[in-house]
Amino acid sequence: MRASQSADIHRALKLTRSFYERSTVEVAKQLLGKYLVREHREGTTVGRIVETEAYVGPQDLACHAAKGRTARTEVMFGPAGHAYVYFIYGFYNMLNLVTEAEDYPAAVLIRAVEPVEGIDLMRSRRKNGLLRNLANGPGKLCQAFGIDRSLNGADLCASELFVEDRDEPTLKFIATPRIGVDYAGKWKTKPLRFLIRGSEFVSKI
DNA sequence: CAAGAGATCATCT
DNA sequence: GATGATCTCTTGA
Repeated sequence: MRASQSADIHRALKLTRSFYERSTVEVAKQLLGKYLVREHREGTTVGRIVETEAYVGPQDLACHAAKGRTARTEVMFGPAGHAYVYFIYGFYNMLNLVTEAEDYPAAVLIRAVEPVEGIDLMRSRRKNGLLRNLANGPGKLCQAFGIDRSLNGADLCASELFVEDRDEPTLKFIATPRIGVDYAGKWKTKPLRFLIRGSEFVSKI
C-alpha cells in the first residue's frame, strides 16, 4: 500500500454520547459539517449538516421545555444523545438531538442538510426533486430521511439514526436569530441559529 | 419574486 | 378551543 493512500481513507466515526453531553450551543456549532445518517430498509440516506438551532433549556421561552416536564418534553429531560422528534402544524416532523446532562432539558434542532447519499430515495419521498430543495428545512429533511415520531427517543449511539464525523476541517459559520419563534419574547432575537457560511443548502440566509 | 393563505393534528389551556 | 421550532401553492406586480 502506498504511503499516500492512508491519507485518502475516509474516516467516518459515529459521534459518542460525550459529544452530546455538553453545552447546547457548543453542540449546535460542532454539528455543522457532521453527517446525519439514517439507515432504513428502503435504503440509507446521508446528509451533511449545514444548519442547526440551539434550544438551551427551561429558561429559553422558545424551547418546548419552558412549558415544563410533560409527556411531550420527557425525552429532552432524559440523557443526551437521543432523538427528540415531534409533530407540528398537522404535517411535519422535526428532528432534534438531546444535549446536556440528564434532567436538564435542551436540544439542537437540525434545520437543513446537504444531500450526500441516497439522493434517489430522498427524491422519491418528496415531490420537489431539486437537489437544493430536498432537505433545506426541518420538515423537508425529516421527509427526505423518513424520520417520524417512531424515532422519538431513539438512541443516537445505538440505533439506525446517528451522526458521523468524517473528519472535515473546522468550518466558518454564521449565527442568526432562530426561525419561527416570534412568540419567545427576548429569546426570539438571541443568535442561536448556526449556518455554514456560503452553503447553498440552508433553509434561508 | 414577495406575500398570504390553507392544510391538519398533537398538545396544552 | 387555540396554536405552532413548516411547507407549498396561488396570486399579483
